[in-house]
Amino acid sequence: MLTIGQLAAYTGVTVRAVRHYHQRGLLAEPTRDSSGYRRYDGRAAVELIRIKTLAEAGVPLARIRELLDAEPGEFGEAVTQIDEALRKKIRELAQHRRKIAELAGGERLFLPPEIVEVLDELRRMGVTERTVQIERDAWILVVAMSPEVIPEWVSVKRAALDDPEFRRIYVLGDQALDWDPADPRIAELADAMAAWAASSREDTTPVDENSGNLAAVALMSSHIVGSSPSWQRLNDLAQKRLEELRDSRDPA
Amino acid sequence: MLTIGQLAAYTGVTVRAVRHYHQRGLLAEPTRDSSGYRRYDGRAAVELIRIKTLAEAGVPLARIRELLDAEPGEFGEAVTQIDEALRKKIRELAQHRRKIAELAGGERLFLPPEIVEVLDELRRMGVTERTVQIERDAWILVVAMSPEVIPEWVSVKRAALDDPEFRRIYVLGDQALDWDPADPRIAELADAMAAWAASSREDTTPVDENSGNLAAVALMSSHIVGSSPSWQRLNDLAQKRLEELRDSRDPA
DNA sequence: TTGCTCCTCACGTCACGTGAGGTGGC
DNA sequence: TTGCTCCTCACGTCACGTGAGGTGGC
Repeated sequence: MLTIGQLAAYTGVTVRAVRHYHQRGLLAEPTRDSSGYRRYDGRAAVELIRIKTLAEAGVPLARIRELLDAEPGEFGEAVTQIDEALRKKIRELAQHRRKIAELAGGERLFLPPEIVEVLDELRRMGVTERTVQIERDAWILVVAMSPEVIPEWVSVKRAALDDPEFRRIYVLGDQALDWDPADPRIAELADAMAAWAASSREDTTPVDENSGNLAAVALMSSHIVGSSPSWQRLNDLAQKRLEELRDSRDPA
Repeated sequence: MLTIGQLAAYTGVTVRAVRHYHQRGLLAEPTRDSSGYRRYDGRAAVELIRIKTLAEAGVPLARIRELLDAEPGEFGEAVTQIDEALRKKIRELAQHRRKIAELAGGERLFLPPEIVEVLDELRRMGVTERTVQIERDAWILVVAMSPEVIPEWVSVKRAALDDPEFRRIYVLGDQALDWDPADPRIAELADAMAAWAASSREDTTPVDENSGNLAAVALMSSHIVGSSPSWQRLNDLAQKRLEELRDSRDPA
């Protein structure tokens, strides 16, 4: 007859696990010898390996007892389910392998592909990584808060990126991160931004159709503006200039 | 800015998990708004997805912080390790699938293949499943207690199974399970067993070379003998008869 | 006699889950 | 005002791991 240690070694589980299975009522307590030691026979080993096989496959201990006591038909059904769960787990792990591999690299992990493409386009324009990341973080906020506006926002952004003047302004804006807030080029750039905004107003859909949009617009711009003092100044000046342009066009 | 619920929804983790990561120092606590609510920016979302990706890959939370703070080289090395661990896990799960599939069926799960073959040979001889299982459980005890004797025992068993007389005796022994302990055929069978044992003694290696063996022999026979009253009687008679045979051959 | 195995509590671990009791935003 | 979200404790869960303190077998 086997001691608990021999049983554990044979079946490849720990002694503690065997005791645990006794406690949970999974494995019947065997008879004791004169010293109070548990003594096991071959049938206990067979049963324990069954328990181990199911437990390792991820079956909760609470379900294993009923499974082992089930009819062959019911048992076979359960085995099919367990196998399906294992296959699912394997697929998930394969997926995790892919995601881990992407960890070092890009934002495919964080954003929908159409936005990733917009960011890649910015990189092709020569925009520095710091600005791309500010833009990326802004998109993350918008996707998280108002995912429904994404298709429209992306198409507006794409249209803008088709305009050479917008591209020129964007690249300059990127470089402005290094400028002193008092740099005269900032005022110049602000004028160009305001002019572009005023002209493009006509042929792009207004984005402030609902309050969700408004909040998202406010959020995104505050995020971007908050990234640097020179951008803050740039925004203030452009805003002022845009109002002047409006007033001159539509006098109250 | 995102609330904890929006952040959780965006990254696909639970709100509780986000708080847990704060507690563990994995994710920096963000600023609070006027109501004491946590408010997150895009960078927090990026960081949380990194944490989630590593955590789902099985990296202990205690290691994730140091990993994310590590140099690119060190990080890449760790990623390689994690990927290897994931591949190992996948292999294990595939192995579990195979074992689960065998659960309903045979003893390949419980015994080394050479013993499985011996059991299959018994079945081909027409031995009933109840006896095969008694034999199987006996082998399990021996493998668990004295794995070193297995090669020799298997070869002795195989040699015996090559002898038609042994096969005849074994099949009768199987049928004896149904006999009354007083059945006259039991004495007859016991004589045949003793005769076979006496004759085979000469050309098979003695199995009692050491105490480990002796214990295993005692164990195996007591297990088998204890399986039924008719076998008990069979064994008693055969033992007595064997002694008589010995005494008549080697008189003291 | 020493070292190894066995015994029974019983607390610890890991990554959160789940109320408990209370407050803020729409 | 109601329902949903947020807040902080703090205990619960799952499958054991890990001593703590003691005894039996070789």
